[in-house]
Amino acid sequence: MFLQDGASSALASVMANGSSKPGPYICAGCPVLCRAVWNALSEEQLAFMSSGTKARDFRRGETVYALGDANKGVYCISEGSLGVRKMDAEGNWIMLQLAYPGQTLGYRSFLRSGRHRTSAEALEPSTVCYIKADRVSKLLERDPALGLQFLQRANHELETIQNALMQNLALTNRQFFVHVLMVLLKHHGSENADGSFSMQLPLSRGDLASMVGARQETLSRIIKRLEADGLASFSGRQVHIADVDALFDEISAYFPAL
Amino acid sequence: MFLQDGASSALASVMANGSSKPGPYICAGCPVLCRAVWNALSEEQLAFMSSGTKARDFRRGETVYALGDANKGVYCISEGSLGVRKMDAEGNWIMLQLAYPGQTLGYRSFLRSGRHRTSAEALEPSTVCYIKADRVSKLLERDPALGLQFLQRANHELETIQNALMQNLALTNRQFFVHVLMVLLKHHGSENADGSFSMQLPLSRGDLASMVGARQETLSRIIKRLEADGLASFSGRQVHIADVDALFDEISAYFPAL
DNA sequence: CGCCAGGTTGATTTCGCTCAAGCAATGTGG
DNA sequence: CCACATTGCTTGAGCGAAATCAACCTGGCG
Repeated sequence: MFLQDGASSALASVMANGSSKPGPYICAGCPVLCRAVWNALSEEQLAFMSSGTKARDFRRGETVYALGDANKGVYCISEGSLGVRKMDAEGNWIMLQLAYPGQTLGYRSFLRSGRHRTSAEALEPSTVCYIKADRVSKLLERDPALGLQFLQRANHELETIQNALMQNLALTNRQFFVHVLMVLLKHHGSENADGSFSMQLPLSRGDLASMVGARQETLSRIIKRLEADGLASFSGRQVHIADVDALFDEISAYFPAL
Repeated sequence: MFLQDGASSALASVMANGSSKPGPYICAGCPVLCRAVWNALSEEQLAFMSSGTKARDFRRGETVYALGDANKGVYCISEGSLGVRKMDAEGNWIMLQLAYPGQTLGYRSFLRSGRHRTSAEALEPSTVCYIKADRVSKLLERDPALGLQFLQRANHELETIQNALMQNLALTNRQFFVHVLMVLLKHHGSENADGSFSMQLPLSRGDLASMVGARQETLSRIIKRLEADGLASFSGRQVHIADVDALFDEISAYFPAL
């Protein structure tokens, strides 16, 4: 699986989420624009884009786009979080990627002008803007800067994935799962008064297992061992981590700096 | 490891290499241009590019660029083949990618305007053109089409890697190695009169092992078992494959169509 | 001749998968 | 309200693939 974040540091990078209420923005004035690939656009370009864009709310578990659908545009996340899945050779659904506000999804099949090879669904109540393909095409044709932005974004993903692949070869499932936990903590966790962290997992055990590239049973055992080692406690989807640093020590050798 | 080719079919895709003698081309008139990302450029643009481009021959094993070097341009392969390596967390060199004429390397660190995070070396006597960064920058700024080409190329690599990652989870080392063999056969192998194939491996056992994501000992055992099963015979770097289809059967379930 | 890099082989252990079975929470229909 | 599935997760036993550690070839080379 591919986490968009680099390696997560222990405490430093684990920040409580800001609580930003969304307005009825479309592109121009969108509060997540600064984080998005579109922030190179001019006012006019944004206006042009807005005219082909619709925002929509999704309930938890609802599908944003499905494998096999023809691509007719790209999706920019405004609020919430999405999970991107792919089907493997045996027909299992693999959770590939988690996506957060500011990220644009579906541009891969857009570039290929083909069908979606992944599915995306809301992990929590989310707002997603849908930008029609013809707008994106025109913008890309006219503005080299936007293409460069996309290019750099794709490039970044490429490196992320390449790292993920190399780590997959080197890390044990347990280490990989700890990494996944750290990244989830960054987005979905909150710090308690005593310095410990709590989190409501946005994913089922099965999905977590698929992210680690392990079977559900194996993940269950990994969780049991983590609890036995006093590193975390799990109760359903509720996680409590007393000492984030201790957990991070498990993988610090592989994520030195960040 | 990431093979740029899709899954290799058995006989169909295994073609003898044409024996093209290279002239003193620079960009305009370059015989591999059609395969390269640059083929969208106009005559003038090519001329502009040529003026900042130098071709250079490399001996086998010679380094084209090294990890940690500052990026000052990109490399377009004219003849031969390169291997791209990366260092993993333990300091081992992992062979990540094989590159062939028409491919452009080093554009990742170019886009990031940073240092190379990989090294590239010639696997055989090779000719590589070096295109200065300022030329590429100017071309990208002026021509959205070139950016799109790069984008599509990056996109393709992204999907290749993502597939490789997913396969890595599902395939055994043996199956993965068979896949590597098929791809190598496509570029470095030749068909004999009796329909069997021969190939001189461009890589050491250690490099092959790292491509599969296995230890050298494991690869050695895999090779022994392939020989015991009558699927291939290895003698040093010389490989003989009597029945390519039989070998392909090992992995056909995972590479159905192509 | 000794040395060394590249490669092979053997013994042992670890890890994670498969195949079951079991369990708790949640529906669902009568 | 009960009998019965269904879903999500956990636990156990056995097994196979590959890692690890270690010894040992083998050909080239000073």
